[in-house]
Amino acid sequence: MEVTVIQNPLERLLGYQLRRASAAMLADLAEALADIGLSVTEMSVLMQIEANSDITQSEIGRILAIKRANMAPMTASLLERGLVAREAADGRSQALRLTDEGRTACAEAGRRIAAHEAKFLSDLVGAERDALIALLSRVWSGEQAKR
Amino acid sequence: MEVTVIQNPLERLLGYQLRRASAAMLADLAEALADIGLSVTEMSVLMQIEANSDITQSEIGRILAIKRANMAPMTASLLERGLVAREAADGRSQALRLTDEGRTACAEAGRRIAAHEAKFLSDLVGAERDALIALLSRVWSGEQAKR
DNA sequence: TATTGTTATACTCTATAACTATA
DNA sequence: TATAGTTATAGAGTATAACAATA
Repeated sequence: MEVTVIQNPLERLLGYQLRRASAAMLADLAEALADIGLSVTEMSVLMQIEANSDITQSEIGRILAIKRANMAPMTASLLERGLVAREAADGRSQALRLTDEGRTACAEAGRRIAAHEAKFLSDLVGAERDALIALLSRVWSGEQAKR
Repeated sequence: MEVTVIQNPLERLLGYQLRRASAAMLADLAEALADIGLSVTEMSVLMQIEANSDITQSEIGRILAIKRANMAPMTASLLERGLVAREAADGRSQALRLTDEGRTACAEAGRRIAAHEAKFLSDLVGAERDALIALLSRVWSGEQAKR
């Protein structure tokens, strides 16, 4: 009897493993945030504002690698939904802050993120987890150096 | 003097590190393959055919998590460009094989991938590299179990 | 002049739905 | 009926270019 075993030549590549692992976590997180009406990117933006009050949308874009042009409609949507407020700062800059509603959404998102992360890290001990994250950080250290 | 240190609260999350590391490698690989006219996805498909002659496009889609509907135009393009040939197999299935030109492109892509991977893995010793890839594989083991 | 924010637009990926052909 | 392949299409996400407002 003849058996053809299908093998995937990409499996030993770091880039491939990163892509698949990243996509799997992204899909799970998107699902976890869906019913509070936040996309993963929107949640990321809210968390930047929470941690850095009065940050500008351009700065958030630089941190998260989102182009200025793409930050505009996202910021507009968060303002319109009452999650974020802004006021004039320097030049054309607008300082962003969370509203009470934004803080509430952020807190709920934080709990869901913690559960989501725990699900994927459950069989790693703390040291392995830290080592993995440190290794990943080195993978894109070139990007980080640009800032 | 007042200094505001901007900090990124996402930095300690596995999901975030995966996304950034994956995006960095993907962009680098896309650039490395650009002048041989292959996208990263096209290269991935060619390598599946090289490693598994007479595979069908549906099977490739299952391995790489590409929907059948999205495999169709990609296969058509690879056929049209003379990189892949096909012949009727079972039912509506079409067995795919690399042409000589496809094999040549695949070999060149393989060399570029090796250089690209080495660039990102250069400061990891072999054991670290293997451990990292094994850890990543566990991150999306849920997806793999579905196959 | 350099930076911020905005608009328009295009391209790639990805997703669903509907259809045909074959076992 | 289940599977393979195709087509059309819609939605993200991301890219560039051009413009106005401000230091």
